[in-house]
Amino acid sequence: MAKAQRRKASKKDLILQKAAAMFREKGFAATSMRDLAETVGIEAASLYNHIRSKNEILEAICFDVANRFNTNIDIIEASKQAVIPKVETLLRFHIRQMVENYEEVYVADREWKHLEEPYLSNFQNQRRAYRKKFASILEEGIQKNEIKKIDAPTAILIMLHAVSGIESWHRSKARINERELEDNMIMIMIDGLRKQG
Amino acid sequence: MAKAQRRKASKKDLILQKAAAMFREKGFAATSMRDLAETVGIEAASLYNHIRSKNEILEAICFDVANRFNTNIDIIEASKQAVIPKVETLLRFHIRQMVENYEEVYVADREWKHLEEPYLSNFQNQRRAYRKKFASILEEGIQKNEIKKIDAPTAILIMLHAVSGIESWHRSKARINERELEDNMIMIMIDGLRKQG
DNA sequence: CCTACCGATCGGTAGG
DNA sequence: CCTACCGATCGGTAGG
Repeated sequence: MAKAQRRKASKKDLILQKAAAMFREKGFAATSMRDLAETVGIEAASLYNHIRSKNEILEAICFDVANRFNTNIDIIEASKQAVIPKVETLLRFHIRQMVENYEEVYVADREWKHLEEPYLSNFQNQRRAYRKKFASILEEGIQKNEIKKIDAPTAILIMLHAVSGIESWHRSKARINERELEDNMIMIMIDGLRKQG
Repeated sequence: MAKAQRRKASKKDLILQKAAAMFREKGFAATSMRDLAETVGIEAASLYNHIRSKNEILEAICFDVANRFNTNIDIIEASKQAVIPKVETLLRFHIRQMVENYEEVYVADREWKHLEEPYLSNFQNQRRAYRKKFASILEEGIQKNEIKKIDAPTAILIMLHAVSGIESWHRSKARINERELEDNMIMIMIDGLRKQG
């Protein structure tokens, strides 16, 4: 619609964006290339001038999200904060990604199992590595007595999945504002970790 | 294999059980009736002597799970416990269902969007009603000063999704035992709610 | 419970 | 970017 497309990637970006919305709503397997084409406003065959296959779309979404989270945790890991602020920063990043980038993040979280090899293994490895980094932050906090004695993998499981529950907030009618949501979540989860509450 | 089938429902039960396992692993849409038939050990056409359609299988799974949770929350609501023990009982029920009844509960939680009307609306209404009951327990706790001032729907969103994260525990290699998992989760989540931690 | 089969739809390609 | 089309696979039925 604008006078000029900033880069020639623009139509492909539109396809990826619409695909993320549809994969989120119906699931990857239940979304057909004809559905997607109609949403984009072209014929199904024309999609293949911009993407190579249905699976390539999923790959683009999943690895784009993974890269963003990986970059972020590396920055936080390297920072000189105490453990609780580190965890808080990490959680706020997760919450904001889920709020602002809802469709993509949700798809990467729930639909990655439809990736094909070698992408599937690659993605799973990145996930595992991410959780390990997160766990080692928590374990540092436990050692330093900043965090109560809990099983770190269990705490991570709770926190990561709790955040992904923002999908229900997104679809809720009478929802509180974003800042309130974030602060409530942080308060509940951080107090669940802290040593003397 | 046993000398007698206790009831004639037995083969249908096998189909439902195998279907739950496959829907969990691959998703509803990506599981074909031929895949399912092979797992059960019969031809695809023979499935239809026991079930009416693919969607009927999903309905059976989803509403079976919903009924169990609804029955439980009604019992807890009617009990005379204080709020924190009520919430703890509720959470322990969720955790145990997720541990012991993994496949079915997971499918009801993640694949219900593939239900068809009128089952889809029915299921969504039951979900909403369940969350409302849970929220009113929390709100009672906030009023009585047993629980800190938080947004109840947000707290519920956190807790319900945290529990559903037990899927990763299930698939984990080096996993802690069930009792430890349950106690860790309860400790983190209940302390996140409690007034002075 | 099986063989044989239906119409519909799928992801994707040829060729322009 | 479209028309025309491919082979494969889908959920499900007929008939025994």
